[in-house]
Amino acid sequence: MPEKFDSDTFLASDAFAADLLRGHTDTIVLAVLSQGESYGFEIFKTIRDATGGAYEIKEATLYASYRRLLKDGLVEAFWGDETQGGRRKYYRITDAGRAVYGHNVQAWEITRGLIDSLLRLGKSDPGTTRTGRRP
Amino acid sequence: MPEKFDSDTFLASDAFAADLLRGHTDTIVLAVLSQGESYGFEIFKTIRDATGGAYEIKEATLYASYRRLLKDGLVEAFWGDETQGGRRKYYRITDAGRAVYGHNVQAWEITRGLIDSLLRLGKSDPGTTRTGRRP
DNA sequence: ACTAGTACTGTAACAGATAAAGTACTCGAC
DNA sequence: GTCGAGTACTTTATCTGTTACAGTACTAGT
Repeated sequence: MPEKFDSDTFLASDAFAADLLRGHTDTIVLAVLSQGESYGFEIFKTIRDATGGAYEIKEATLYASYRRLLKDGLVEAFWGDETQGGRRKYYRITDAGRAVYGHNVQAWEITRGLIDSLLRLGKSDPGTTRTGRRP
Repeated sequence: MPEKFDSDTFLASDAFAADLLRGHTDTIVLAVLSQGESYGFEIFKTIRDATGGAYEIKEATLYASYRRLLKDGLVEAFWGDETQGGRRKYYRITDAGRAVYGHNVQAWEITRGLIDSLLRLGKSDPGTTRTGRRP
């Protein structure tokens, strides 16, 4: 959420989703990797392109995510055999990773419904749902 | 996301949504207040009850949110005129608050679509979408 | 030579969530 | 009469994910 609200910048904004995706990064990476192995920068581009460029998860955020996923054993890493030029670090999802991915997708669906219903609180007719108005 | 994944605790878990709602707290509070004025603890109960008790935004989280909303002028506060017993601090949404609320609901809908499409990356047939598989 | 893109990584700082603790009043049960 | 549970508000310390920023190093096009 921006420091100062400015309605003009809303549709043009390319950073609106920043904090709202928080907590989903690891699951998004697992989603990409459940399609097949990939390397750091390619995952970055896959995510960027999947949203039509509308939203970029920052590189630093992703590399932090890779570190977490490795630590938790949800992915494994190995260096590509490129001898010349840019070395590439590949990631492969593990069985544990697939289990967590499935789990997190379910959690997301529940969360999505939760937020939907909570935000709908403000869209219903006032006066019908809540009790205990001011004395 | 739990430190160690344990599939047994998933459906029984009452804390799964914790970090996944991050960033939406202010908007949820604005949703409640756009229904009419309310006080701190009542907002807490409204949110808890709206999810059937499935998820509680913690009191400390909400009071932090009230402070932010006040600072940004999105709500205004006043003390109830209860002379005896528990004093109640009431909150009322401002015009700026309504504008931000509408804005944030739109942002949520975009974010929801974004996460849906990103998580769907892992649900499509492997081999069709991505290119650049390992050399 | 220079610019842009590819590719990986570390560090410092920020912000939101929350556990924990505290204050203070009310009401029903024992 | 006091004890626990519930109502009601608040602060402090800590944790975690995100990101700005900086740095290294190679390639390709102009």
